[in-house]
Amino acid sequence: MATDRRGPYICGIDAALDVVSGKWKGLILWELEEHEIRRFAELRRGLPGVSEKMLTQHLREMEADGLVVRTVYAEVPPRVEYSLTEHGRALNQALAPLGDWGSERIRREGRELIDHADAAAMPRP
Amino acid sequence: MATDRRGPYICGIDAALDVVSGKWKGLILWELEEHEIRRFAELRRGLPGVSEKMLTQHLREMEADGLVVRTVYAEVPPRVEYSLTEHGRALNQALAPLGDWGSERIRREGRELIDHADAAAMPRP
DNA sequence: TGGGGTACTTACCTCTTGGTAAGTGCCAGG
DNA sequence: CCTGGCACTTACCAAGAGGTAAGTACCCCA
Repeated sequence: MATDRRGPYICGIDAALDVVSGKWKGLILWELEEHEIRRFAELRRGLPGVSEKMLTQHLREMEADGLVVRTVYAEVPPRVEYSLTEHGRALNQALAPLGDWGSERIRREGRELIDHADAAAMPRP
Repeated sequence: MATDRRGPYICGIDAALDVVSGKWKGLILWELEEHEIRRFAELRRGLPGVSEKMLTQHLREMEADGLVVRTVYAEVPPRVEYSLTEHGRALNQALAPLGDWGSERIRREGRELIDHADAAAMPRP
C-alpha cells in the first residue's frame, strides 16, 4: 500500500493537501476536468512521463478518496473509464485560485514551463 | 540539500504545490497568517511535533521561495522573527478555498480533527 | 506469425523526506 | 554551578515515494 495516510488532520488545508499530494494527481484532476471521461491509456498519453504503476496507484487512491469514478466494461479488449465525482469537481474548483497563484509566480520569476513539443495538448491553468 | 526542486512546471497548480508541499508548510503559513510575526521558538511551540531541523529547513525554503521574511536582530540572546511577504499572504488567500474543501471533506467523512490547542498541550512523543 | 494495443500487477531498487539526537555559544535565574 | 532557553547545525537512519522492467491474458491487424 502506498500510504497509511488519511491520518487525523490539523486543519482543512492539511486534509486537502493530503489528498492532492502525489506527483501526478494535480495533472490527473486537470485531464479529467478537461475531457470529462478518459480511458487509462488516454490518461497515460496525456501525462507524458508517468509510469503505469504510478498512474494506477494514483487513480486507485483518488478513487478511494472519492475524487474519481472507475467504470469497468466487461469487454475484450478491456475498457476502463475514469471520470470525476462531484467532490473531484469541487476540488478542482478549489484548486483554481492556487493554480492562478502558481501561474503568477511562474510569470514573476520567469520560470520555465515544461516544453512537451509533441504532448502540448495541455494548455494552461 | 533538501531539494533540487523548482524544476520546470507543467502548470500553475504544479508550481504552487511544489512550494506548499512539505509536512509543515501549510501550518507555518497558517501560524504566520494568524500572528503576523513569530519567533522561531514560538513557531515551534505552535506546530506540535515539528523537529527543529524541519522547522529551519522549511523556513529557509519558504524564504528562498519568497513566502516569508526572516529578520535577525543582533542581540544576545539571539532573536529572529518571521513574517509573511506579500506573496506569502497571496498564497494564503489562494489556499483558502482549498482549506474550505478540506474542512468540508473532514466533516463529510467524520474524520478526526486534531485540536490545535490540545495538540499544543500534548507532551513530546 | 509477429507486433502492437488493452489495463494492469509485481519485484526490485534508488533517492528523497523527515525523524532522532547530539553539539554550539551565549546568557539569565535559582 | 547547573539548568534551561535561544536559534540553530550536523550526522546518522528509517520509511516511503516513485522509477524501471518484466510478466499477464486476451485480441486485432498485416
